[in-house]
Amino acid sequence: MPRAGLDRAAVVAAAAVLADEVGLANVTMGSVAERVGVRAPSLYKHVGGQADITRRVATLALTELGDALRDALQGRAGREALAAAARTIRAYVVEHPGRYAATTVPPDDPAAGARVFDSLAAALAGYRLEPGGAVHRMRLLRTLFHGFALLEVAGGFQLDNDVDESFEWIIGFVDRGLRT
Amino acid sequence: MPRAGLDRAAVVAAAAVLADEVGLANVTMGSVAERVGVRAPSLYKHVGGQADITRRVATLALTELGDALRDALQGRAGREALAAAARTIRAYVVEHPGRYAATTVPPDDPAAGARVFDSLAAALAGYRLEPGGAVHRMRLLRTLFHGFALLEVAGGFQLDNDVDESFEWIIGFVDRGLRT
DNA sequence: CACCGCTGGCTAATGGCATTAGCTTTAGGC
DNA sequence: GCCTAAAGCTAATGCCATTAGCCAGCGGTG
Repeated sequence: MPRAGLDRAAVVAAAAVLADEVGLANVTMGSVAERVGVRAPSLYKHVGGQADITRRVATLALTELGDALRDALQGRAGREALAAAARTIRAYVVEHPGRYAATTVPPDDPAAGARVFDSLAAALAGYRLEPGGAVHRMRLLRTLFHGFALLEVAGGFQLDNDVDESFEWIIGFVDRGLRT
Repeated sequence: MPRAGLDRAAVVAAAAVLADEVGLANVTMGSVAERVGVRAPSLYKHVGGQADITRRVATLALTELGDALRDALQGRAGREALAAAARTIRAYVVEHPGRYAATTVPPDDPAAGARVFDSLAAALAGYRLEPGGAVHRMRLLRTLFHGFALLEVAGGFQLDNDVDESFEWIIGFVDRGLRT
């Protein structure tokens, strides 16, 4: 039997792809194993089990999202930065719903989440804001982005034709609120 | 063997209690059956299966939430109504996280969700708003309430001491935005 | 009061899943 | 050219949902 030349990253990557394709709940050890050309028990040589895979997918997602945010926020400030951050997160979640769903569990590496957090903070830096309430503003953003993303991928908006418009409207609403 | 005198509502109610106690994901046919004093296969005489139970718990949750909102909004308008709706939803989710988690699947009875939706619309009725954009405003509220609830029950806010304060701050932010 | 059929309970069986145990073989360092 | 650690395998365990098929209690009818 020829070796598959597998490693931990390959297993996690396969699980992430599968999660996007069939939903995180349908990512089974068997399906991940099949994807990488191996039998299910062999995966335990590389990862701790299903929960471990999910935590690592969460870390992967937060890392990718953090990178995307950093890129998107280059050279932008104020409303431009806010809108760029919002659109980047939304695009990521729509494109990678399974990975993003994994982020509801504590990630393997907390630093990955911290980078996302920092980028969000950077998006707010261009506004002239009183120092108190920074925590509240961050929570407003996280709440909005997280809530919108989950409602959208869950099909929670009935008429889905003008979801784009609602999204841009909400960005405008927040921007106006932050500037007064 | 004495009969348990079970019916559909009793099974769904037991599942809802269990979901709040151990999390929706840990609600198993066996645990529900044990809770009502019966073996697992007997449940199939009353419900269609696990997915059916989840859909019915979703309906139960939306019905309860709709009733709570209707009560809370009696005689309130404007900021008072907005704040009451927000606090009611948050309180419900904190007290019944498992039931609320079930609402991410389409409920058994769509009318239950519609009543929640109508109450939210009523909470906005006291603001003097241009007619266009009603859909966007509703989506803003749903996004915020849903996002905040999920982040809070998932432990997504690190320093959880002043989450109350952030919540009230966000209500104030939205209220201000709606009045301009 | 006896019976009869429906209904709600049961046990047993099936198939999928995650995980563990223990074996075998590969591949690389000496 | 060997020898060990790692990477794969099969087999087995135990939990879960679901289905099949059996049996008993209960409400109604004679």
